[in-house]
Amino acid sequence: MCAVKAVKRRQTNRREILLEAAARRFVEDGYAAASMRDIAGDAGMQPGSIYYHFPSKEELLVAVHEDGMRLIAEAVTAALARVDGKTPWDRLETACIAHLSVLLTGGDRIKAVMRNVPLENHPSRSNITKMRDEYEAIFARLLGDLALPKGTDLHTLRLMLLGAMNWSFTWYRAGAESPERIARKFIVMLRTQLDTGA
Amino acid sequence: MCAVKAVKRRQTNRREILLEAAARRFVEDGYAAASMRDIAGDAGMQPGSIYYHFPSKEELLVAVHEDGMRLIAEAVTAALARVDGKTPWDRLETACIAHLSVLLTGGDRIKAVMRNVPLENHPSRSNITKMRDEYEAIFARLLGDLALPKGTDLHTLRLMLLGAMNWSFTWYRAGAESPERIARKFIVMLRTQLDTGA
DNA sequence: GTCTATACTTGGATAGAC
DNA sequence: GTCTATCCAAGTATAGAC
Repeated sequence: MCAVKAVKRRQTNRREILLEAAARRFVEDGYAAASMRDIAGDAGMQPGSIYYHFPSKEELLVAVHEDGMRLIAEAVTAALARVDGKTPWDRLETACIAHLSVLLTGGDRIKAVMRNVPLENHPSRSNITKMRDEYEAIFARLLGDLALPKGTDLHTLRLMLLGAMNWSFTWYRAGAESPERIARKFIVMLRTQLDTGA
Repeated sequence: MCAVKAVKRRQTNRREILLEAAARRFVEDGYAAASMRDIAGDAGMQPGSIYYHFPSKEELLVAVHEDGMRLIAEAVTAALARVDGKTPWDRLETACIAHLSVLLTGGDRIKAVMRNVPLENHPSRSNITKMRDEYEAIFARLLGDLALPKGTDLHTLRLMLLGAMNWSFTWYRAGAESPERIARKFIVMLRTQLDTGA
């Protein structure tokens, strides 16, 4: 039993090291320019050895993507677990702060998610779609808990808020406004009535 | 002089055909999987011939990206030219409808813009940044014309609105809600006060 | 000036040894 | 589970035709 666990851990470690190395290369060089040889070198193994863990470069990308999505979901879930008593708007704000913070200041395993999206048609894509749907359901629930004006389109609201946040990786620069402040401003913008009727 | 024009047109056409073929392959297969040989074949030439027009695959991507951005900017500018007399909110709505419509229902030369973004570090990236800044200035101006509540953060509002719209290519499906309706809903969401104080 | 033919080089992938 | 050797597809360079 101990042996089994040891072997399992060993496997996992090597796989994790590969995921980390791949994510780094994908983020730095882009998926197309990142070579399996470079990734293998960073992970301390020979190019051919990668194929014991992943059947192809594309599958490696999918694994990196899933890994990053899982980390994001865990970060947001953990943050929400800490604010259970507050108001619905507070809970939404907490989730948005966690989402933006992990997205913008997380490591390469997180950054790789937004910068390298596997193709729509790829066979292994179904699991990614499932993960994304589950993740977005968290926000759907948070929005559903708000006391919104009658007739508010929750579906559109969710797509708008998540879209605004997810796109931020294209313009965010470290040192400028913090992810937390950005998230708070997005929420304020939604809560406020911008149309003054003037 | 006629000869010069003929040669010029010939150049342009071949280049255009290449851009079209490349955009199509980039969208269909993704940048990494699209081969120069396939692109050349679609454009009716030999693989090596591409290199007379573009020095590398990456530069071809940059050219496709710039081409698409230009088409988007032209579409929005043209739409705005047609509604000069209306209210600031109407003008903003017009721009958003045009932006989303061309983005979501435009051809491959448009789709390629969102789906294949050249790397940040790439040398030829400066022109893309310049084009994007100029394009976003259009929206900055439209937002500046609105009579917004005092203290509204125009910068955040622009990033939020454009982010929500740009991200839509990840979830939009033809046949579902039209780009025009989506754009209108986004605007309504911003104009409305979502916080009922309840 | 534009394209073809062809060769060079890198890189994804596989087979079999250890 | 990893390495070595190898294959072949694909990016790229270039010489020369027209």
